[in-house]
Amino acid sequence: MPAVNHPLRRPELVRAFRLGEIALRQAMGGIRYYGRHALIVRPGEQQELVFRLRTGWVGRARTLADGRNQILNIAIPGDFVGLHTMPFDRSLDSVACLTRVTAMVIHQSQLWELAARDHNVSIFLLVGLSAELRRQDNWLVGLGQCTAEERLAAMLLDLGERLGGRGLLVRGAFRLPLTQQQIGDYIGMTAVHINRVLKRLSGSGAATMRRRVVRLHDRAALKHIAEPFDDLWPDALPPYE
Amino acid sequence: MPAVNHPLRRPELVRAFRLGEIALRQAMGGIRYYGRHALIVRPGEQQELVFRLRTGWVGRARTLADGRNQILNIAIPGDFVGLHTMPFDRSLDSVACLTRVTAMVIHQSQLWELAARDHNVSIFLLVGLSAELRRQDNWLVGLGQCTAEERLAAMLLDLGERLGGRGLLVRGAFRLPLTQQQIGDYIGMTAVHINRVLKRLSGSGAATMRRRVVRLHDRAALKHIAEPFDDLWPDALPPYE
DNA sequence: CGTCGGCTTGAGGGAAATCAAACGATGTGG
DNA sequence: CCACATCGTTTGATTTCCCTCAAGCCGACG
Repeated sequence: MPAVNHPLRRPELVRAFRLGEIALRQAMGGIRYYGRHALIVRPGEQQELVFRLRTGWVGRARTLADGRNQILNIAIPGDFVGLHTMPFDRSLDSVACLTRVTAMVIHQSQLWELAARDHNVSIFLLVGLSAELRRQDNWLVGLGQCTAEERLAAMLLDLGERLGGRGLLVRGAFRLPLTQQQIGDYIGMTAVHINRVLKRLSGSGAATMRRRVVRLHDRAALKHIAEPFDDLWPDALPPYE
Repeated sequence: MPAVNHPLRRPELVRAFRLGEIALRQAMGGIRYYGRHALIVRPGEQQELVFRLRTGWVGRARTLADGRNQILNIAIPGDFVGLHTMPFDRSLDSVACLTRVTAMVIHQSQLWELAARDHNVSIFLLVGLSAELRRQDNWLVGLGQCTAEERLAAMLLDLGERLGGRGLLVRGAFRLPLTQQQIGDYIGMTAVHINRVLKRLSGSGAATMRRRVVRLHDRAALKHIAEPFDDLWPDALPPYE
């Protein structure tokens, strides 16, 4: 159903994107299973596979020589992992499983061939990369300009939206498989400070997180905190299925 | 000449990338001229054109409702502008000229058609988007983890490298058409603090900036400051011509 | 020559980091 | 099943980096 306010530009583009997704899905033969904390891409190494998550979460990160760590992306079921590394000789990122994971995989070489044969797949890849770029730009705004509260609220909202779009929210709640340290690595602050901000958020009744379970009690309040940063997200990805 | 340590994965990919670049260059018919401060893309509007800069610099930015501003990208001659917006209905970014600009342009619809006809062009776009994503990831690490000095040093080095690669460095010096306020908007700090850090950098003899002219006196020192952040950049873009 | 935008410099304050310690949960081996 | 070790969370005290506010300065330009 070609939605009225679809974020994609033209109807034929929407169509090609969908067809490309289907073709790609059919080409992704293998399923792989990984344990929690499994490292599925090592920095500096060649990356042969492109993944699409069926269940479980993974994080993509960079670690600096002195130990500082920045999580660049959190992928949830439905997301692709590794598209942007395809053209390059080796990955700069590390990718680790945050939970047990099952993923469809395809070899990069196969994916290139498929894209050469089927232009819809190329379009799918172009759209996917553009959307990911837009997401990263959004986070750049957050890290560059926003306060701790704004960033945390925006992160919770963003995850809520994405999970909701895939039917993975249970009455505004979801399991967030990240330590507070990792949340800090994602939004650029200390674990200690994450903890304090989290407490402020729950104090105001906007959202709580206990035992790794996030509850979005008052999304309007969260949006108000994350404002005006929050306008940026709505488009994000076009629906995947 | 397929370099030994080319950042691109396979020789045939390098070849397709180059052919795609040539095809695209030939298809970019029109030249446009813009004055300093001209706004060539307005946020929220449809963006019909994709640009490739011949001379001059442009900045891509997001402005929040309360006035905070984040510059997401600084494009120099040779760079493309607007690729990542192609699939979407409208742009979230604003794009403004930092100097007088001359740019080759192509309509997005034409570019889509070209990519459909010539798979090398698709590859060129895929590689370009992937490289840009990698750059944004690098900046995310900087904004999330690095100190003011590290970020500023990294920015100067990055610009130096990119300009050098295009023959736009004059003995380690270049004109940087940004106010200190804008530098701050780019690397996420106040103009006042930019000024102080700049002074520290020139005090240590690493680099100076006077009257908008940046001189990279001691790149080793800059690299040392920007370390280990700085390892991330070398790949960046494959050479454009 | 005066005005204006941008740069420079100082003083003070605030957000988040750091350091440190206690507490709680989860899991393991005896 | 308890004892203990480990990892993560929570809380407090202190420090630091960077922001804010404010004023003076300098160069560009009308």
